[in-house]
Amino acid sequence: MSAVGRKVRNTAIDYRQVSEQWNAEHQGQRKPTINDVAELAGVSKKTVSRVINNSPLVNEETRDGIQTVIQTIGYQPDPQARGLAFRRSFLVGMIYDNPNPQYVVNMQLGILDGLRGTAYELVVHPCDRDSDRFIEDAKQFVELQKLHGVILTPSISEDDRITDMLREIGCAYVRVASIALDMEQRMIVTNDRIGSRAAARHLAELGHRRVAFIAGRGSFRSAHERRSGFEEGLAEFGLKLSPDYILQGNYTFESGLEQGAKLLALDPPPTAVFAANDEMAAGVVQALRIAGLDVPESLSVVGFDDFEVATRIWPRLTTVHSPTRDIGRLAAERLLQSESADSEVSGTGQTTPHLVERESTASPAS
Amino acid sequence: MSAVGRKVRNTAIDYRQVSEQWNAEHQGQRKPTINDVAELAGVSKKTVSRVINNSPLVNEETRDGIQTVIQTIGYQPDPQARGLAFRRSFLVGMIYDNPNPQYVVNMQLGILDGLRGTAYELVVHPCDRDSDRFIEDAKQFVELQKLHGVILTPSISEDDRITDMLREIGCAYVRVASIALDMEQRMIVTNDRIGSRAAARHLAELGHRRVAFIAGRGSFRSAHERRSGFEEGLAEFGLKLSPDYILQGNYTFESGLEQGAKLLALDPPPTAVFAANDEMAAGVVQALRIAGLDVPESLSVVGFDDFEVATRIWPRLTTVHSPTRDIGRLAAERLLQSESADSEVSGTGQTTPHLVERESTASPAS
DNA sequence: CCTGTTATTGACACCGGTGACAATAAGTTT
DNA sequence: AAACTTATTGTCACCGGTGTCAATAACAGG
Repeated sequence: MSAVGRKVRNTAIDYRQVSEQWNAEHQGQRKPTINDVAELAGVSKKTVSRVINNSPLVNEETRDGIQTVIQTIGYQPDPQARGLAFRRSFLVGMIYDNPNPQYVVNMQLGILDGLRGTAYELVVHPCDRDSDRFIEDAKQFVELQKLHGVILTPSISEDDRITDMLREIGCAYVRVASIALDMEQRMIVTNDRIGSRAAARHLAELGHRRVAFIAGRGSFRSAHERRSGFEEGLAEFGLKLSPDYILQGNYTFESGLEQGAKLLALDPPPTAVFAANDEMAAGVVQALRIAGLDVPESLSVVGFDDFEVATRIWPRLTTVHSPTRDIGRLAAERLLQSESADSEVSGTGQTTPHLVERESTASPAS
Repeated sequence: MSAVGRKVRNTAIDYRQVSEQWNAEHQGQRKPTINDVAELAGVSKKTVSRVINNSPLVNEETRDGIQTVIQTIGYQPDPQARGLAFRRSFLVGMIYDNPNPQYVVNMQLGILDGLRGTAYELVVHPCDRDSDRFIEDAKQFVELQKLHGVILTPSISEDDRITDMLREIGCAYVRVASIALDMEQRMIVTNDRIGSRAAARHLAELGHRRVAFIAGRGSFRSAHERRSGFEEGLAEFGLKLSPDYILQGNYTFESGLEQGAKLLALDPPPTAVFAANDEMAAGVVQALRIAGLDVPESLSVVGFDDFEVATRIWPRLTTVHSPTRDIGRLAAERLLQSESADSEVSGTGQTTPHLVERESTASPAS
């Protein structure tokens, strides 16, 4: 290994030393760029670019040297410049319309969990599904920011208009929903049905026979899933949900309050009720409270979601816990997967909720 | 006005027609760039750039023509390219550690309100103030994304380490806090003190004389403000907060539960209590409920924040409402102001909370 | 030794904008 | 009329990366 060959790289470069000298000279005056790295390593910027992008077309020694320089001077590629060249950004969007703050925040935290350690950042984009410009708005947002991809959460994730638009402009996406609405690599399924089944079993096992259900907003997939799951669970015990005992709510606390009041007027009254979410369950509890009745003595109440409200009211709600944060993480991971070479989607893309027993349920007084 | 002059612009260009033809030819195949606009308008891209950036150095007719082209072909400057040239991005960061989902979401909505119609987008960055890497993390985030600016909310907004870091790297910021901690153009003040005063007045006017206070986490500015304001309000009625009646909470529901229990053991018991936030107030209500006592009959309870929990529990909380969303909007507006020429900061930068009376307060029994 | 192949690297243009400064034309001054 | 201003516009390099394709060297085969 002669060190004199014309085109032979000077194998004697001490990358670390060279880089440390650079550090000393520039004392963090400016962030190093790819050009600095190239110069220090004695290669072209294109080669550095190859290293950054894990190209296999780089000699191992060269790669090591460049990596040493990168480490030492603390070089980080500029996402903006990279994005400009790639014609896309390193931003992930979360487009949502779910009004529940806890859901939103947990989902954000989960997505950020999934993004941690990557070059991606999260841009949030709440929207109003009822607005006639919302598709246009979203398109504008995605195109202008050249988003790497977006994560859609209920209920907007159930709207094909938005996914059609995204496919049309070639933007990757992952939908979070209670049933599989799309190809596997584009879905994270929350399996509300299984959770609701557990709620039904719990009530049946406590001995309830006259059981009511307060449905969620009909236009939401989860409303159907939660109802179906509940009916399935009851069926396992030979119980049927009588039509009289099915009340229509819309997922709000107020609707729970209303339907809770109606519940009390039923004859014979149910001994238990499953509300399709905690907000409505809390409404039912408050309705009883206003009527001077106690939960669970007069009525057992089960919710769904296990949001904060479930533990803030008294009695605390027995409810179905859904791992929102994990769901967010899975969604982000799946979104980033779509770019990596592993054509196979890893992980199940399914999450399973579970029942949390608290004080709002008990055996019927009989 | 000869149309033959050598360097005279062809005044006969019909910008609209030319642009519509472009539209027809390209049928949305790709987004138009500044080069397209320049070509269609028959000017250099630099001149288009001037129009985009509202430079006064452009002839009015030229500007109109370019604007027509821009309108017609729907050109929008690429934020990434612009950012690269400007050495900064069109992203605003929200750095926060407040764990309350409703606060976070409302703040985000408010910031987005303030950003609407601008080229800016919001990137969220929750963090852990106790982590020893959190400053470093934040710095990394801000520098890598070259953020236009960041909005800091409590309690992290009270931490000078982060603002020092931001000033050092030359990043604009706006702090949201309960008192003025910084220069006017960098502050939005929430005036918790005034809100707490209102809470005190309310209780005093109802006839309460033995009044207790559950303090928030001592390291939060708001905890001091809320306490001081409350004491000031009481003082207006010649009342003093006895040391025995000051209990130390930490803003969590659990601490409210604990301190609520302690409250009951006081002799003589207070007839009313002001908890420094709704979570603790809800805890107090639950503590009474567990002890078999009624609110407000046994004890009037006032909270602070007017988050959802205030209306989900029974009785619903009398509390102090803070306009979180407006605060977010103001913060965003102030952040963007700092760049515009108007050296004077407009708007007050102050928001005032107000009392919302509900069922958790009443005159004392006696 | 000549030629084809593979491995590695670099040159150069380009992504879509902006900054610095020069160039041009028209109007003003002397 | 020459020289100076002012208003307006363009040229060219650059921001910090990547894509395309050519160049080079080392190696294998004939």
